[in-house]
Amino acid sequence: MSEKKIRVRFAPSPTGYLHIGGARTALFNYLFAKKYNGVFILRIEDTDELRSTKESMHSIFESLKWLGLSWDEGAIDEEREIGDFGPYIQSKREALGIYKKYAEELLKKGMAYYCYCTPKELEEMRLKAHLEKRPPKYDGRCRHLTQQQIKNFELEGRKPVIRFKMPDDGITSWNDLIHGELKFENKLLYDFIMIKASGYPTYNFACVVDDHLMDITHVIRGDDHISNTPLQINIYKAFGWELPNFAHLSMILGPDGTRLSKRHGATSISEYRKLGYLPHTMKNYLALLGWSTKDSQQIFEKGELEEKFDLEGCQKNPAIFDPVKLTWMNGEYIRKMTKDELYEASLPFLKEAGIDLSKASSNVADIVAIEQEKYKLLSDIPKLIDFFFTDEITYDEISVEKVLKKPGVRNILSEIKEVYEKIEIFTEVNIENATRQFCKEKGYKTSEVFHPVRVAVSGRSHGPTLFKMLEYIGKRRVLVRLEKSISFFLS
RNA sequence: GCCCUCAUCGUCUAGUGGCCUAGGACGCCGCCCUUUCAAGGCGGAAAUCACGGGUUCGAAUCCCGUUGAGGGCGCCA
Repeated sequence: MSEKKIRVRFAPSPTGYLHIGGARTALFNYLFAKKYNGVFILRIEDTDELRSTKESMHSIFESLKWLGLSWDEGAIDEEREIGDFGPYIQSKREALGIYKKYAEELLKKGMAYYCYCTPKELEEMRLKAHLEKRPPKYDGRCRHLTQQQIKNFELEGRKPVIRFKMPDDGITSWNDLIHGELKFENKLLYDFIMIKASGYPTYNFACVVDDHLMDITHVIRGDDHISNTPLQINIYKAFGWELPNFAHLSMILGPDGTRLSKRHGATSISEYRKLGYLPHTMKNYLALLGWSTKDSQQIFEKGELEEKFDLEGCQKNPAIFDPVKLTWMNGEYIRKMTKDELYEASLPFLKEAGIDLSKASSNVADIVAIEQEKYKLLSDIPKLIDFFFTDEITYDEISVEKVLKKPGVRNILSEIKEVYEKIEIFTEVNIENATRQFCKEKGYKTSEVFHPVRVAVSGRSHGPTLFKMLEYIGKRRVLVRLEKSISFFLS
């Protein structure tokens, strides 16, 4: 027997950048599609005429691409799309009259009606309900307007909205793939607006029409949509359409347990990119927010999430976003990179930091790789290797005080400088042999020599493995820096 | 206010009636390695399984209540 092809969608509204929460929703949809060989669709829900922007739409495309969440169907820019169920941008669908057509069908069936209430009236209604401690729901006063009343409203120039006639009793329930059986009493639901006065559809209506028309089999979204679901289900029922499966993902909260927002720091994917996180880190970390394998696996190789993801491993309770663990994970993935990958990834960050690569004392990829195990963020790279790219290094004051200004150091540096001058081929091995030989002959402890050399040559007391560092800095610069330390700090 | 959801170390989580004196990961602490800093290895502290009642020979696991947290109640999505 042929199983129905799984089709899922990520449906962001282009009113801002792609956020952590949105990216997580997109990721779970993507992984679910990959796991079951389904189709991942990107639909743009720009029915908010005031807040939707082209820029937001583009930044969402960009962030999704950066994360590697490629979609099989949907808009790829404002003009072009892929897939047979388009258009995939709701404003374009609206222009085609799709939503109006379906709204009219419900109107004809008597399951929807025109409402002439003004925003002011509605506000008063809510206020009154609040005072009387009732749920603030629309009272249905336009359900049974007479022809005369309608005529009068029209004469006044009022623009109507179309409301859905919600059943007054009964129960709406569904078997949520994450939460299990969920039910709502219909009498608590309300006659929500399907078509606004502007003619644009509202989210709850457009979403259902499109999910149906696009043959969506699984609606995977944040659990802030749980209370929208019974509203939407009643639309499906009114049309006699088959229900998709629903899966409501838990929310992601900030470190203080409240909804993730700007005050918690970076919230958009593009910011994390700029901070120096790897796309794979974001994928892996976000996957672990509300999902896990039976053995609580932490690190996933490329392609492994697509293989192991399952809705069954999804958590019902909200998860707190932990930047510390994210950063740890990024370090893990930076360490796994090949030298070439790391070099490629470092370029934009070196440029951003104003590093002049033409002044490199050795091969740039080698220099970048020398501190590979230390980077947690790509933006750490320039900070740790900048002294390979300049003739004028800056000296860390504390290191100068504690290491260089110790008695005897001047002598040691002068002597080691002579040793280094004599090394013909300035390589790690030769430098190390010569330095150790020197320590032995002069009776110095290795640390008495190694530390001052490090500070004299790099300007600080922490850094890469010493002899390789000297090789990469190069004989000329090493000698110059030793001389400078001797004459400047120790005179 | 009304409706809905959720509840295991500080955090992410494993756990679906006996294997739990509750496992893994981040973070934290200590030791080892070591020219520094990291990385790595080893070890440790850290959860009366929110609380209170049941059911059961037996409950983190099932039921009820309480509390707390989160979400929703827009001509926003």
